[in-house]
Amino acid sequence: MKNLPEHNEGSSPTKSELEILHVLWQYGPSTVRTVNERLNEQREVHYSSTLKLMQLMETKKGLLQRDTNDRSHVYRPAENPEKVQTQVVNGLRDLAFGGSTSRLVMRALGDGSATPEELEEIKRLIENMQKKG
Amino acid sequence: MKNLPEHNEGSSPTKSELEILHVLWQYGPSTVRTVNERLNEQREVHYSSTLKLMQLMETKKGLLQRDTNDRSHVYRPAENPEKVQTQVVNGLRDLAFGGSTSRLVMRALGDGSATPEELEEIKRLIENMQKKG
DNA sequence: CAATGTCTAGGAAATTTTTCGTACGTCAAA
DNA sequence: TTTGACGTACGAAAAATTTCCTAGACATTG
Repeated sequence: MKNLPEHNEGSSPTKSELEILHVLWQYGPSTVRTVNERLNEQREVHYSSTLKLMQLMETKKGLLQRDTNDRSHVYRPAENPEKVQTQVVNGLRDLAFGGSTSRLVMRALGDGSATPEELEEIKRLIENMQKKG
Repeated sequence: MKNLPEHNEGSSPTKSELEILHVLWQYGPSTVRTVNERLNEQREVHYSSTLKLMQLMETKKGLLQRDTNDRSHVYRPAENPEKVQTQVVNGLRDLAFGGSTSRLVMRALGDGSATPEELEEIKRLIENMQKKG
């Protein structure tokens, strides 16, 4: 006998959920329609698919909250971006890099897709962290 | 009508696939039994589950290759770690950080889980990249 | 009012990912 | 030669994720 399927209350967002969160992080609290329009700039998704996903993220996963005052509900992330982003990055770090932050970061930087400005920004961040130690 | 289901030849490895790849990256070419033992240090998985996954990774995804000379086949990653790791990191970067490497890296470093040695290592990497332009 | 458009809600199905049972072959020890 | 350990192959099913269809509520327009 298997365990009952659990509702992933505290678990990491899925791929599609991350897409949605990313839109909300960018544009702030939004209606389903707005989110769906942003998603459709990338790929085709039906309105009801986005709606369903956002509803699940609200009721089952606790990833979103919504304001139901207006007829079209306004959704916002339940957690701040920092927490969720840290969670997913650390998830990948543990999964694919044996827990090593530096190996993950080196891979992120290693393919040369970071701009000079980004490199400088990261260097400053590191130097700040080193000062505070 | 939907498109036919595709076999994700070039797509990113899934969670479980990454676990397996990580074992192979760590220990080098291994039999299913060995990989399964490593996985079971983390969580319970049946031998046949691991076998099935590794078979799919070989035949359908091209993620692994195997040597069938011995009765117990020896699997190894088809691509070098660099390529796959870059792929998954960039995937997360695009998905959750709007394509910004620096924001991803800052999140990875931001929770303080990197050691001083790691910070120093990353800083040197950046400085090297800056020299070479 | 009727037609039209927008919205939520919910069910169901399609798809992907993961897990496992079982058949069957090989090999070595008893 | 029988038994048991160990191996692959493969089908099927469970679980997780994603997608979409449709009903019904509500508002706006003609």
